Amino acid sequence: MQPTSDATLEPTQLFAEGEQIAVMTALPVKGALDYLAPPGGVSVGDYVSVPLGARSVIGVVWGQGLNTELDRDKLRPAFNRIDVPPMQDGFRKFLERAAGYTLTPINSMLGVTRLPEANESQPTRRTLHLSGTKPKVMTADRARVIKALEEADKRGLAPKSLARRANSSAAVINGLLKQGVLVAQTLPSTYRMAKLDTSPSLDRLTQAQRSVSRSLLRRVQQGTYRTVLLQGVPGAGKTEVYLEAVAAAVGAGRQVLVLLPEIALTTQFLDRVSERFGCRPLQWHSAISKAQKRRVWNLVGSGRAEFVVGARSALFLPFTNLGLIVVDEEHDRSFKQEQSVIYNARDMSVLRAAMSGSLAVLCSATPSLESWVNANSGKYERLELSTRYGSARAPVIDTIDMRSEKLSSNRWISDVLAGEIQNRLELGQQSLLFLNRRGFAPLTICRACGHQISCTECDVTLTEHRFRRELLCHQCGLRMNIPDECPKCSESGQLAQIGPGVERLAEEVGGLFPNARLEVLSSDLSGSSDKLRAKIKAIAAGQVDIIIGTQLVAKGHNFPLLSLAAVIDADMGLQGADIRAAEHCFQLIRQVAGRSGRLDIAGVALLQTWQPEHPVMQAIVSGDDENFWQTEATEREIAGIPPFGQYVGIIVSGPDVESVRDVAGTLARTSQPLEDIGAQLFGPAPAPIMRIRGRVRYRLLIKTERSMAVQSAISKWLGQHKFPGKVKLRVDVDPYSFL
DNA sequence: AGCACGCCGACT
DNA sequence: GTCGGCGTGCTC
Repeated sequence: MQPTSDATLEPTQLFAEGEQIAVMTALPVKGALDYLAPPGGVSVGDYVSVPLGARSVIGVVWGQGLNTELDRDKLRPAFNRIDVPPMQDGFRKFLERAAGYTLTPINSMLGVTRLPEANESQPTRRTLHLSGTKPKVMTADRARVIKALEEADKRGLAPKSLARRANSSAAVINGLLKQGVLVAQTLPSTYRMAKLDTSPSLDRLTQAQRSVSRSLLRRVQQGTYRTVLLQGVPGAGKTEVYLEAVAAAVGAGRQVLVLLPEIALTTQFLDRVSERFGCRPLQWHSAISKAQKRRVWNLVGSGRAEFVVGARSALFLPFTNLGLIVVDEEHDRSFKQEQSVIYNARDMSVLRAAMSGSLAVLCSATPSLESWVNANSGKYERLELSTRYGSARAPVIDTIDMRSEKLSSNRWISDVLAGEIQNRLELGQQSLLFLNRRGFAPLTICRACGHQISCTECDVTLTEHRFRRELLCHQCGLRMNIPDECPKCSESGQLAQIGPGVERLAEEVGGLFPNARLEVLSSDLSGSSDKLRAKIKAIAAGQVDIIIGTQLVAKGHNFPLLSLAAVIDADMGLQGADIRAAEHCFQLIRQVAGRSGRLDIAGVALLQTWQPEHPVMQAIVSGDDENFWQTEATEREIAGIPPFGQYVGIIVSGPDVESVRDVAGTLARTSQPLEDIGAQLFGPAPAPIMRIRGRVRYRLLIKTERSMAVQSAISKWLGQHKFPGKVKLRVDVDPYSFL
């Protein structure tokens, strides 16, 4: 394999003490600030601590200091270099490209990478050794400590493990240290990384898996950039296939990153990795500790980490020799970061792979239309895995026409579905009911005055969460106790809950099947991820009969006893102005349906719908997925919308309508730079949810052809104005949410 | 982001 | 007459 890597061949630029350097910080200060190189000198990419006003902040040496307008005597010297692996050239360029594409200031982009702490240095480990001198007074405790050290090898023992082995205490050990019987040694800690077993194990795979795996291995061995769409029906064993590619890349000395939606980072997945490699990979996600983060970051940056599994932010780890990036469940919308810095981890993975000469593998049973189109046009290579694993068969998918079910109000489970659940109960099999709505009821209304209980900070109604005994705002998290009387007209006993959530569904199921064992899986009530993992484990072990869940259950958990997957409100995703509504609905339902029938049990998926003739429902039932994507692609192409055209959303927000409308209006009136590149500007219009967290929002939408000219035109456009500080502007390149 | 500077209301 | 509200601006 060619040693193509992020490391560049150009010599690293070294700056001697006192030379002018540009330092990039993660502060919202425009661009880099100039400093004088600290004692000892620094190189481009070094992390440094620098003075800023009265504070000290961390930054990265970005290059030579070029600011000539500044008086040289105003330059302050950087404090010191931080003893961590420096940022590689290729990584710095990737951040710049990512910032350029997403129209994010480079400072904010740098903030997405984890910056080291000011006092950070290579982690050390303190060990205790025998000095040879004997204690003045020998006690039983002291003898045990000495004996334990004599039995230990010459690397000594950490104070804690010495105390444990000698069945003694820190007091005894400290006493011996003070007397000079023991001596302490501090060395850089050597983290013993578990050795991955990367020997090929294609014989564990089925015929179909093996053939796809071989194609993937060839791509890995080429060691150059390429993007592959690995598409396969649910249950076809995509994971096993790409894990072989992981083994090959690691075996060839390259680093590997597997990105998963946060919620899919379960024990189940990690166990599968351990099973293949003999040990767990390094992990990176929001829940790991600060110490773990520091360790993983250092291992990645020093090139020692071979295989990292992480959520989307792992893409911004400082890999030095990346060879393979896998984006599993690539269609998953959680790869699109919407808070603070807006980026799509799937797209940025492809960019990073391209810039580091890596293979990018996008995996899904239901790819995003973007990836499907790219695979069709030949921009990506498509590898298909169409056979289900072992004896598993594809589920039979059917609709239940709710128009003929004539359900009484406050009932959501049709008789047909109830009958199917009953059958499963008798057979000792599991049923899954999917409803993409958290809580008990999304709306509480007063029957006396018609008042709808809404959030005070957002333009949405509050959702009742009965388990938690409160009303919750799903936009801002505002909570209030469930009132007895109407907050407006004070009439009591007149508040009615409208519409179902998973909790309400659980209530109905409990009434229908009082002896069944129920479990509700929902991101909010599961609370801690440990609790969620335990629940998933219990389900997999067959300790649950009926599973009721939100989106969370659509993710690739393996429930061997599950033979019925039902979508309670299949039409729910279809309304709304979202251009991806049909695609999203299709993916979600297809994923849910794929949960059922994994082992020898034939799976059934039922969709409760009010419009069984809808093309999306028809496509899902027919099983002709290609036809669905083709139709959807054609429609989008005709409309000139993504992925054929490009959208950029502009969200103007502020505390009052006047200033927001004013700014939005000014922008619309000065759109010449956009017209110059033939882009269309729509709006401004109040956002569908006009107020969130007390801020009024207006939206503008740019529609254009795909080209890099868009970004520079937008910069030019927005750069024309200086807006009042209280009004904020967010630019969302390739938006997914239009709320 | 912090922190200082700076210009208009309710208090010792 | 001051203390302090947070709007605006700067940090190499």
